[in-house]
Amino acid sequence: MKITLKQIECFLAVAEYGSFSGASKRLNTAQPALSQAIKDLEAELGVRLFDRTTRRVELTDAGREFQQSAAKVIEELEHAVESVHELAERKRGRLTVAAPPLLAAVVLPQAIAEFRRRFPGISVQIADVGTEQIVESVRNGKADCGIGTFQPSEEGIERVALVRDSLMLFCDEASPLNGSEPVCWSELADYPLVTLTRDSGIRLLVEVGFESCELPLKPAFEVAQVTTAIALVEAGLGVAVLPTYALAAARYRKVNGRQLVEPVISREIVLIHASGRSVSPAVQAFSQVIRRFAQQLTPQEAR
Amino acid sequence: MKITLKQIECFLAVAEYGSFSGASKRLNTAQPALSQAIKDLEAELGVRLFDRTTRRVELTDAGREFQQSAAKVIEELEHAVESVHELAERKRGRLTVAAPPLLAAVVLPQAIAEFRRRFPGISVQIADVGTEQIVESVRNGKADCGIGTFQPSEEGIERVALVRDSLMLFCDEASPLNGSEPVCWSELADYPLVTLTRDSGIRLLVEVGFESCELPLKPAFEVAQVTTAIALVEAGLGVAVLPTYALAAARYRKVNGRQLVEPVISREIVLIHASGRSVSPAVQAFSQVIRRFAQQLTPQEAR
DNA sequence: GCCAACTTATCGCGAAATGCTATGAATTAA
DNA sequence: TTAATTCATAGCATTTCGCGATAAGTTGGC
Repeated sequence: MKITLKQIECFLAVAEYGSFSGASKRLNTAQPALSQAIKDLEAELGVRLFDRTTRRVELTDAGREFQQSAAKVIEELEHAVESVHELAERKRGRLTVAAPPLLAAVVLPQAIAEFRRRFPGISVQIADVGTEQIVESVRNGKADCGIGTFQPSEEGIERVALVRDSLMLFCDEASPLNGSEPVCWSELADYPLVTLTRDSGIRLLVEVGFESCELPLKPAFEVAQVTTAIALVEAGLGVAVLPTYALAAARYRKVNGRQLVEPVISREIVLIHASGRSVSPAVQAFSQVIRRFAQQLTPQEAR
Repeated sequence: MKITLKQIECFLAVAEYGSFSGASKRLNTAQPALSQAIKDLEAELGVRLFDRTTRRVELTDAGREFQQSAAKVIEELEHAVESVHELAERKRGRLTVAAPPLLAAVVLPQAIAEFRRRFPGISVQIADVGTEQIVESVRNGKADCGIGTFQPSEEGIERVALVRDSLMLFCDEASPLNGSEPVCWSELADYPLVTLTRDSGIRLLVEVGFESCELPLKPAFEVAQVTTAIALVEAGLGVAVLPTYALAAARYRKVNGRQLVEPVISREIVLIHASGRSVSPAVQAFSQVIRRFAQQLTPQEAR
């Protein structure tokens, strides 16, 4: 036989109450069950825990000692359960979000702020890494989830659509392209182009756009960071095709965004998480918050 | 439903082993039982503890956290059980023995020494108090047991006979009573008598002895402590009637003990413990040791 | 790309335990 | 002495538990 928690709880109740029948009422159980439980527990421990006549019940020395330890054990167990419950109820937790630098800079901060308002106990960490590393981080568990644009074919990765984002033209205020009308891809032929380096997903889409107009893509500048590209555009060194949400990074800078059509090229920004792993309560909550937030953020510019 | 220790043990085994089927072998249980236990535990906690495919089992964040606490809880419980086992096996414990000063001085030290040799883990405390307080101490639990001579009629007190002890005459070496033959009570008439005060049980027996010879009891000195009485005898101020075991206190002093007959007055030295209370393992052990020790100590002089 | 092997989940059944009611035994208080 | 209270025991119905069999799903090899 083996000790059970129920036995220990019965023991503590009897010890505290000083009576079997009294404790049985409190435990909502019949008194014989208590007698049995204590008997079994004593047999297991090899010591008598109570001195009991039909009239008085009091702890033996061994019982007193066991009461101390048992109470501590029960309390700790309850604390452990409570802790896990807190995780489940999102009162507490940890969340690591992997995102490319631009998203990490212009979308995440506000989304996280909203998230922390709703779940103050969950601490959020950002891993601002390259797109390739995002998938890898999520796969190996370094990040709980990631946002960005990814191939749909990734293995072991679950996708949750957040928002569609169209490519947009960014030009300086003095540029002839700056106006109120949408710009066509074909109009870009005569302007020096600032692009991202070839490992960027955006670069690929830009290439698609140029191909659709049968224009050759001859970048004047190739940079890794979107913010760098915007700075170059601001300096009048060229125009850039960037995601709509780069607008947020261009705010307060002398750069304007123009709709870019024929074709409209859009890509889906998704939240990813490992499909094998269970979706932690924190990730579930974050997924909802960022989806609502992303849709509020960009609908008028993105569509 | 409620969490059980079995569930926790199953959880820890699976967590450590990283596999249900592997853990099931180690726990000597079938794999479906494990699946069920973990499922129930997860339902109770409201969180998934493992990410499991049919091929891999690994802890979730919540699972990792719960593993920490659960392991600590189990370890502490096992420690508590172990502690109580030690009490039961007399590897550890506490024992308070109440005894009148003389017994505490001349019998207990050696008995306790022997006891501690056999049960090194049990700490022994002596409460050297008056005879009246001994019964009271045992009754209210301040002492686990007591030794001495007590009325058989004491309520709520269990008696275990240790040894019979006869009254003995103590005289200085120059006394005419000093010789090799037993002394009769009637011979005491002509000598100044050192007695204990009236609250002593020995004093009562001395009175009985004098009455049996129809001699008047006219103490020359009345003292509370046996050792004081022996000192007075040694100084040649009188003779004293004391228990045989007072011989041990008279060793190395110029006082001799003589058998005292017509009548031989003996009294039973008993060990007492509270009858309501359970006899703790330590008291059981001590009872045996002191009984054997007492019988070895005094048979030739006492009988 | 399909098959074989391995692992976990589910199902059904039999055995064990659990807990309750009724009853007994013992002690206290009136 | 009796009545009342309290813990222990017995018998019984119910629930739970754990096992075997089987299903479902994933991985790795061919």
